[in-house]
Order: sequence, then structure tokens, then C-alpha cells
Amino acid sequence: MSLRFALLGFLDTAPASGFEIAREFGESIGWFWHASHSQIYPELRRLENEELIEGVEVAGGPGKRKRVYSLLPAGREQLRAWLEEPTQYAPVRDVERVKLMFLDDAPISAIRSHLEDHVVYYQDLLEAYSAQALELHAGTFPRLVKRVASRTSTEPELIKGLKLIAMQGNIARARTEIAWAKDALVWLAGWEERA
Amino acid sequence: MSLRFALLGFLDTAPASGFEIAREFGESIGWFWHASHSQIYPELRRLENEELIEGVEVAGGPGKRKRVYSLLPAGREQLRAWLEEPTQYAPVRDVERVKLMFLDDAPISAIRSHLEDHVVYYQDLLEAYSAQALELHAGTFPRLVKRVASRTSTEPELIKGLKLIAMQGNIARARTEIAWAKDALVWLAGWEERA
DNA sequence: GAACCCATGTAAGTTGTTACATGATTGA
DNA sequence: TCAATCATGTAACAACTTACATGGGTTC
Repeated sequence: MSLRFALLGFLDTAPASGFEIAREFGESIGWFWHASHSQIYPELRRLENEELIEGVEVAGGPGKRKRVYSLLPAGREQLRAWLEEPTQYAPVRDVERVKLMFLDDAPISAIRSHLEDHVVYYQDLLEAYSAQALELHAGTFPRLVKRVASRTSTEPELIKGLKLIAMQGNIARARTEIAWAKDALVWLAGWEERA
Repeated sequence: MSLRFALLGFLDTAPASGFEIAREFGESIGWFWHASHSQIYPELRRLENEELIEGVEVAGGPGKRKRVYSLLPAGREQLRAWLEEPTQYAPVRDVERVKLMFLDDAPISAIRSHLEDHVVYYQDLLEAYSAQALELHAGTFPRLVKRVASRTSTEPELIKGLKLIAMQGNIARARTEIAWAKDALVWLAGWEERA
């Protein structure tokens, strides 16, 4: 149910084509909500049929047409209602931890390599997040610039602040995962020595 | 793809019926992998058809029959292979952060109440996790006792250690979310004063 | 000529949710 | 008798993934 609202939220900042949206949902926005183009194109059509957004055919790259969608008042209203209602937290599904729980029969090296992968995975994420946070701070983050421009009545500092806070949440989470996995590796090394 | 392995892992500790599994996947194990009975029953049948597990009809509560499943060698082998292969990290889908990103037009009170809900939600989780961690430490956690009993060749300290580490990961994550939301609330209060 | 970016779709399959359906026993 | 616990299922739908499909333009 959330993809449609992520799309409405995205279009609330600036009109965009399915392709542009798909690119961002695989990257920057995708750090909060990932989706692939095969899910996005049909959903945009549905939103258009429900008259929550409006699509217009426009010249794209040389020789191409693209369909640029913008938010309609009905869409803005549905977005607003969804934003303000309490969050439905998704049930936990945590593959790495499940593996760890059952990995006690495996060679220690397998356990270690899982934890090392965990560190690498979150270190990569942390780098990306940190770069984004810097851009947000500097005010050069493209979607931030667009969003500030799109609403004159809302204070830019609030817009920027909320995006920074969201990003700092991701940063904190990544740091926590890294620290956790490193602690676990230390414990594992100690356990190997004793054994 | 992971539910089947979560089930195999669960059955690797001790045989269980669909109902018992469903109960745990809605609670204790569910803190790592949640699933509902309507997903579990058919999946168990599939695993049985593939001869990865074996089900036996047994007397349940008074007047009832239940089907108790146990892991077969082929299932144990598939589990082992899955456990050792690198984790496929699930793409991020984070409703709360998405909401925050787009909430800059909403009344401040709406932002605050989201963050307060976030604190409450993770504080509840933290309490549950902490209680489980204590039980794991004390060695009274039922599934830990069963698992230690089920494998004589693996050191109990490793079994316990890995479960504790997994649980501590959840604890650390919950603490991080709480601290993050509280920081955000402080920032929001400061912002309101300035405005 | 091959590889790559733009641009948009469909189809088949898997996974997960919500609701419906049944029925026996126990305890308040 | 009403609610709760045990016990197992199905059906309809929603969400998501992977692969297939197409085609123009640019760059090396």
C-alpha cells in the first residue's frame, strides 16, 4: 500500500516521468523506499486512472517521448491523510539474524564471513548516506532544492531539517549494525581461542 | 524464499506442529522472521511433498489431532547450504522515514506524534527483547534448551552465544531508533521555539 | 558493430495479507 | 453460554521479483 504514497510524495516535490522515478527509487529515494520500474509504471497508470496524478506526453531524450506525471489536488489530499495517520509498522523479516540463530552447526569460518559481509554491506551504505547528508547540509541535494522551491509557505529550514533527520536515522542504523557485527566478531575470536 | 528456510531452521531444533510454529512466528521467532498461519500451513505441505520434512499425525490437545513435522536429511542439507551462502539483503522499505521526508507541510504536532509513536513502538520492542536476552543468559529460554539438547557435538556456549548476539543486535537497533527519535524530538522543540 | 543510456511496457511467478470457514474442549 | 485456546485449512487479493520485449540515439 505504501508504494503509491511514496510516488505521490515524490511527485509532490516536482513532476517526473516513470523513468526518472524508477531511477531514484533504485538509488537516492530508494534508501528509504526501493521499487523497480516494472512495479512503478503500472502503479503510475493506476494513480492516473484514479485521477490522483496527471500524465502528459513530453519530448524526452533526442527522438523519444516521455510521460511526465504531476500531482493533482485529490492526490495531494490522499497523501496528506496518509502522512498524518499513524504508521503501520511492517513485521520483522531479518534474514541475517535468522541465519545467525541457526548457524551454530556450521564452521566458525562461515559465521565469521557472514559477520564480515555484514560490516562491509553497512559500511557501503554508511558511505552513501554520509555523502547524502553532506549534500543536504550544503543545500546542494537536488530534491531538496526542488522541494524548497516548490513550497513558498513552508520554512526551508524545516524541509531540510526533516530530510537530514531521516538520513541521520539511516546513518545511526548503519553505524549500529557495523558496531554490532564487529562486537560479534570479537566475541567469536575470543570463543575460538578458548576452544 | 526465506520462509522455507526459517521453517527448516526451526524444525532443526525440534519437531513441531504447524500451530506451534505459527505461534512462535507470531512471537518469539517472529522477532526475527514473522509469518502467519495461512502462509505456514501450505508451506509445510510443500516442504513435505519435496521430502525435506516429514509430518506425522499425533494426538494434540484433548480430542484433537495435530500434524508434527520433523526435519529429514535432505531438508537439513538444504538448510545447511542456505545458511552458509552469503545473505541476500532485502531492499529497504521504511515507511516511517518516508513519511518524515514528506511531512514538512503537515502541522508540527503531526510530526511530533509520529516521532513519539516511534519511541513507544521501539520501547515496547526493547522490553520484549531485553526479557528474552535475560532468559537466554539464564539458560531458561525454551528453544535454547531444546537446541542444546538436540546437538551433542556442538558446544552449548556457541549455541547460546549466537542467539544472544542475534538478540543483542535487535536490542541495539531498538535503542538506536529510540535515541534517534528522541534527538529528533529535541530538534523539533528547538525549531518550534525559534519559529 | 557493440555497448550503453533513455524510455516504457508486459507476463509469469512468488510472497505475503486479510478474511472466511470449521470444530472440539476448557474454564469463567 | 460466552470467550478463549487448540488446530488446520482455503480463497481472494495485494505486493514484489525476474525475466522478456522493444526501440531510438550516442559514443567508442
